[in-house]
Amino acid sequence: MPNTSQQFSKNKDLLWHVHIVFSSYHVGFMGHKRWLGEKMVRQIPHRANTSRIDTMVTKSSRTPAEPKRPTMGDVAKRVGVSRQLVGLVFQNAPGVGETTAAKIRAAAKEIGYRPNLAAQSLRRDSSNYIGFMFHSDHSSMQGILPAMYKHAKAAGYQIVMSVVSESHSENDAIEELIGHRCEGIVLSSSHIPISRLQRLAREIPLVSLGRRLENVRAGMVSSNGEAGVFTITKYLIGLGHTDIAYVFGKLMRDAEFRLEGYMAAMEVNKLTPRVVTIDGDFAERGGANAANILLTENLPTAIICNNDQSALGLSHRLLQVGLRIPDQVSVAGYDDTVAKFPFLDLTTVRQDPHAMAKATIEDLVARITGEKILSETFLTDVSLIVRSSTGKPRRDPNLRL
Amino acid sequence: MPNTSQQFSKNKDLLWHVHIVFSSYHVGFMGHKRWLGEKMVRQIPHRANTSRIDTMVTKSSRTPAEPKRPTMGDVAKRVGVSRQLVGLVFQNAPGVGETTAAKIRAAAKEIGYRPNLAAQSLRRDSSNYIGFMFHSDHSSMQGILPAMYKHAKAAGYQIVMSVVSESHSENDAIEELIGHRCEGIVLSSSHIPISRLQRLAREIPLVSLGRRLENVRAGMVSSNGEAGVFTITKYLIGLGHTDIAYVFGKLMRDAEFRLEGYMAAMEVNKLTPRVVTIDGDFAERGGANAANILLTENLPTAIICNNDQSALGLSHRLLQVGLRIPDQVSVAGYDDTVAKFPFLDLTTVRQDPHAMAKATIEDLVARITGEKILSETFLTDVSLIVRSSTGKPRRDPNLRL
DNA sequence: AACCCTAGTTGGCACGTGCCAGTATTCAAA
DNA sequence: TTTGAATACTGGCACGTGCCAACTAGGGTT
Repeated sequence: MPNTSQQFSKNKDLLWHVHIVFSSYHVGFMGHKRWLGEKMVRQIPHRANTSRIDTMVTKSSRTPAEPKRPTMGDVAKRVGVSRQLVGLVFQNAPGVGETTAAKIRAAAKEIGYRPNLAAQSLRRDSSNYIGFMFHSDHSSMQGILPAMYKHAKAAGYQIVMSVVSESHSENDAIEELIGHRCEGIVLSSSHIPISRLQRLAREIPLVSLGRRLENVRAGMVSSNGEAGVFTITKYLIGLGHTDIAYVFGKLMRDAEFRLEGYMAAMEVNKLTPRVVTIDGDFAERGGANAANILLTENLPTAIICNNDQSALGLSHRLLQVGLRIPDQVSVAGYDDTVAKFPFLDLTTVRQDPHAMAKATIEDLVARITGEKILSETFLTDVSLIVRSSTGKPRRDPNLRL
Repeated sequence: MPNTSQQFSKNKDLLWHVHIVFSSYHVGFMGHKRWLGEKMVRQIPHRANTSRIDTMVTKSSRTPAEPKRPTMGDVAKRVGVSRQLVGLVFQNAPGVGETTAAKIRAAAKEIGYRPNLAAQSLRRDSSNYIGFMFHSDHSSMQGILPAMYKHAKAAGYQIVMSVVSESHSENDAIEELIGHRCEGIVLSSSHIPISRLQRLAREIPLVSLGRRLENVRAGMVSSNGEAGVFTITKYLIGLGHTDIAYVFGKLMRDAEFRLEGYMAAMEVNKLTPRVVTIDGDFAERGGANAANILLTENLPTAIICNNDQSALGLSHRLLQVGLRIPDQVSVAGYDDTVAKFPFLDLTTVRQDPHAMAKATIEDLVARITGEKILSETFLTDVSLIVRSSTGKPRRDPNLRL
C-alpha cells in the first residue's frame, strides 16, 4: 500500500491532510511548509457504498489462475464451425453465409472475443502500425494527437505511441516502436543526433515533426516559422513601427527559421534588425532576461518573441517597470499556447495541427509504400492572430527608463 | 500532395502565405481575414542541401519489396549457433558462454535485430503491458504520463497508450488496449457509463484515474479534492473571511467531492455556505458567468472556483469591472494548471502526479496478480499553493457595484 | 570403468492468427 | 450423365518467439 496516498477503509475516520506551499512568482520566493493531520470526522457518503461492495462480493468471476482470453477457436467451437470461418467473418471477407456470420458474431460477443493484435501483426506481412514518438512536456504539440489519429485511420493505419520522459529516452521509445514492428515512425521534436537519424532512416521510414533536418533521408513537417514571423513583422511595420526587436532563443529547435522571417521582413523594408539572443532554457525566464537587456538600451517600439512563453515573461517584466502594452511597447509571441489568456491577449502566430498531421501521415505512408525515399520538407501554413498586445508605435521613439 | 501545405522543390521560389485572424477576447469579437500570396524571393539556405540529397542519392538500401526485419534466426545463422541460444542471450538468461553471448550481441547489433514484441507477447503467458487510456485535451493529466512510465517500468510493465479523440472513442480505445492483450487497463477521466465499466471490470483488471465510481470492482485513484478545498476554505477563514462563495461546475467530473470540502469547512466553522452552480462547459466562460451572477448580489469577500480555468475567467471579469484582487476580493482556483502564470498568480491546489501514478500502478498490478479483486479507492495528497490572489478580507463586507 | 554434476547448447512444441489451396454441395449448362 | 462454375466452408502451414526437455562435453567422485 502506497504511503503517499490514503485508502478508505471501513469504520475508520477519514483523515484529510494537505501539504501547503507558500509561493510567490513575483519576488522569486518559494517557501515550504507542511501541515499534517488536518482532521475531519465527516463521513464521505460513498464510503458506505464502497464498503458494501467490499463485503458483498466474495468471489470473482475472473479467476487469476485462468486468465486466458477467448480465441477464434473458442468462438468456432461454440458455433460448431471451423476456426478459419471465424477468421473470415472478422476480416469481413466475402463468401460467408449470412446466417452463419451472424451466429459467429453473436457467439464472439457473448464470450467476449477480441482479435489478438499481436497474432495479427505477427502473421500479416504488414502490421498497419505507425509509431509516434513525442515528449510529454511539449505543449505546442497538444492538438496534434487527435489529428494524427484521424489521418492515420483514414489511411488505414493504427497509431502506436511512445512518450519520451525522464525514465524513457528517445532511443528507448524508438526501440519500442520498432519492436512493435511499426511500418514507419514519426519523431516529434526529436533531439537525437543527425548521425543516428541518418542510420535510422535507412532501416525504417521516418518523418520528423517540428524539427527540420539536413542530409537525412526522411520527411520533415514543420510549421512555416519564417512565413509566420515574416508576416508578424510586416504587420508591425504596417502599423508604423521601425524599431522592432526580435528575441531569439538560440537553443530552441528551428528557432533560426523564425529569425530568418524577421530578418527578411526587416531587409525588404530596409530597416535595421535588432536581435536579442538568449542562451539556455527558453521560456518565461528567458523572456524576462531579454526584457532586462532591452530595458538598459533605448526601448524599441515593438518586440517579437520566439515563442509565447518568452513573450509572457517579457511582457510581465515590462509591466512590472510600469510600461503600458501596447501604448508604449507592442509585444508579439509565437505558438498561441498561452497567448489567448485574457490577461495577456497576445498577438501571436498559430500553427495548424490538422495540416501538419495530414502532411505527416501522407508523407510517411508514401515512404512505407516505397513511393518516396529521398529527403523532403513540408511547411504547413500558419495564421497570424492579432490581439490587443500590438498597436501603433508610441509618439516618442526615444524612451529610456 | 496535400494542398494545405507547401513543399520545397528545386528551382522554385518559396511561397510564404499566412492566414491572418484578427481576434479579441475582450469584446468577444472574432473576425476572419485571409491574406494569400505573401511572396518572398529569398532563398532558404538549407534548400540547397535538400536538393543535393534529392539528386545525389538514387537508390535506397531499404528496398520496399523486401521489408523483412531480421529475426533471431538471422542472428543465429550469422554467428553459427542455434536460434534458442540467441533467445537466451536476449532474455539475459544464465548459462550462456560469455564469448558466445558477446558474439551474438555484436551480430545482432550489426544486422539491426530487435525482438518482435508481438511474437513475445503471443508466446509468453503474459504480455507485460499495461493499457493507458486518456483524453488528448485533458491538461490536468499532463504531468502524469512520465510518472506512469516510471512506475510501470519499476513494476516490470510496459505502457501501451490509447488516446481518445473525435475519431477514436473511449470504446475504440478500450478495444484497442484489450486487442494488444494488456493485462490491465487504466482509464483516465473516463466518461463511460457505469454499467459498461461494471462489465469491463469483470473481464480485465481496471483502475479509474480521476473519476470515482460506485459499485465497480475496480481501483479508483483520484486526488483528494475534498481535502484540498477543505484546506483552501479553512485557509481563507483563517485570514478572516466569513462570506466565502464557491463556484461549482456541476458537470465537471468529481466536482461534488470538492464542493463537499467547502461545505464541510463552512459547516465546521458555523458559516453559511454560498454556492454558485454553473451548468454546461466549465472553463473560462463558466467562471465569467459566475462572476456576472455574483456581481448582481452582495459581493463575497472571497471566491473559490472548482478549477483554475474558471478562476481565470472569473477574476478577469472582476478586474474588468474595476475590482482589485486581493484587496477587495480574494480568488482561489484548483488544479494549478494556469494559476502559476504571473499575471494571475492564483492561490490554488496542486495534485501530485507522482503519487497518483504510483497508487494507480500498484493497485493495478495487485489486481493483475489476483491479490485484489474488490473495489478500492485511493485519494492522493494535494498541496495548497498560496499565491498573491488571496489576502485578508476588505473592511466593508457590503459591497455592491 | 561406471557414475554423477555442471556449464553450454540444441530440438520440439505452442501461442493466435492470415493466407493459400483444397473440398463439399448445389445448380445450371452441355 | 458429364462438365463447369459458383457458393460455403475446412486443412495445413507459417509468422517469431518462450519454454521445457534433452543432449553433449569435460571433469571429478565413487
